[in-house]
Amino acid sequence: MSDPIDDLLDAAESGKSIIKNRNILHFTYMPETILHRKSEQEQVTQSLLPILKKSRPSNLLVYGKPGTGKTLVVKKIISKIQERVEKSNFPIKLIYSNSKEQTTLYGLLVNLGRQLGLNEKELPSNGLAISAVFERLLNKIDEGKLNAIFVIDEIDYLAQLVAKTGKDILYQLTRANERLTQGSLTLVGISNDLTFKERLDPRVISSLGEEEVVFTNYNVEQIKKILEERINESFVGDSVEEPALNLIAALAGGEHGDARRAIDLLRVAGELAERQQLDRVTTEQVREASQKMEENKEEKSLKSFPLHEKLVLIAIMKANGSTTGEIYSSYKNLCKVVGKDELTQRRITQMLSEIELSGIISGRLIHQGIHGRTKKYKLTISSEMIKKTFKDDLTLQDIV
DNA sequence: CCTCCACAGGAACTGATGGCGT
DNA sequence: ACGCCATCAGTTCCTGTGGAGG
Repeated sequence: MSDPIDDLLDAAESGKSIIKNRNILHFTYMPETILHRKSEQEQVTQSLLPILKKSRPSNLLVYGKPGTGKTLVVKKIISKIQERVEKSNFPIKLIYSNSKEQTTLYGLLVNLGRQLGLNEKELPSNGLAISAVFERLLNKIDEGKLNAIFVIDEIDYLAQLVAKTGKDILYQLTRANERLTQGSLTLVGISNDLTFKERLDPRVISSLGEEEVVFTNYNVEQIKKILEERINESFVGDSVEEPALNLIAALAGGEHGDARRAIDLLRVAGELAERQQLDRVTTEQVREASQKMEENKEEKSLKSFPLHEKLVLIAIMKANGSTTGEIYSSYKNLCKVVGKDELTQRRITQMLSEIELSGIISGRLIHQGIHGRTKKYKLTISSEMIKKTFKDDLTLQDIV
């Protein structure tokens, strides 16, 4: 009797492969020839040029929609410059952080600090005052005579956090050099939102926006070109059909030219074709890939919800297209069944808006005259998906 | 034309957690 | 030991509102 796992492994090993080089099918892989960002690259390089002359460059702001390669270009150029100045006495340190991945201002600062080489002991991950954390960062830079370049991705999120807490960390970051005697700090902000600058403190704008580079969107033609180059490099000749290529470009490039999504789609479609032992990728696999990626995303976010949000989701599922009030009483019942204390309606309204943000449900405000104002929610995913995902959750399996 | 429903959603607060400086 | 700062999940209290039905 053969082991099914072994069978799979055998098949994968002996089966024909239409993908030559998988690395090229990742967005993060950007070979010289494949990058279509000549003028943007030049602009970024020029802004950072002073480093080669051992002086601090101006702060830089980079704009562009998702999947335009902003982050990649910035990182690539900085590390190139880093190589050049390695041996000189002006070593630079690249610090990258994505504000979106950090929920709090504190978290972001700690993240930056960790990359500067501050350990848990020198910089605990909670308990400190913001100003104390900031102080430690600057000290580290000064003591180490570091020339740090902070690359802050999705800096609009940081701006939001700053606005919420009333701290002017952005201002302090842009002016940090006035407090540094031996090191220096350069700020490179990356933002998806071209209008975000208008919401900033004018003092921050003047120092942060010293230089600006805008990454334009890719159009469908350019996306196709990028895909073609990747296909040439990574697939066995002629294994992606023309219509399939067009479909990928249309699916991913349609709205605002997201090259990342296009390349992901190409990779997943290629892998699917290979798994099905096909020698060509057709539109069929592209559609499948697109659907699979969608489902993966849904399942992942469903699993990551805390218990009460899951209960709320089940409540919505039980009565699809219902008002907040109905959802709430349905939720209260579920709480009784699983033996958990119920939360207030206010909290549930808030959860509903949070879930709505994640795209799992959609809500519509309706006014029913004398019957008041409410919001009707419905699932944007299939209820099977929810049942499937929650089935292995011990507390929930009885009620789904 | 006014009333009044059934919530939306803002603001301020609480209590727990964890670590600082004094 | 004690007050202070930041964060998180949740609560309390609140003001606001489009339009059916009188």
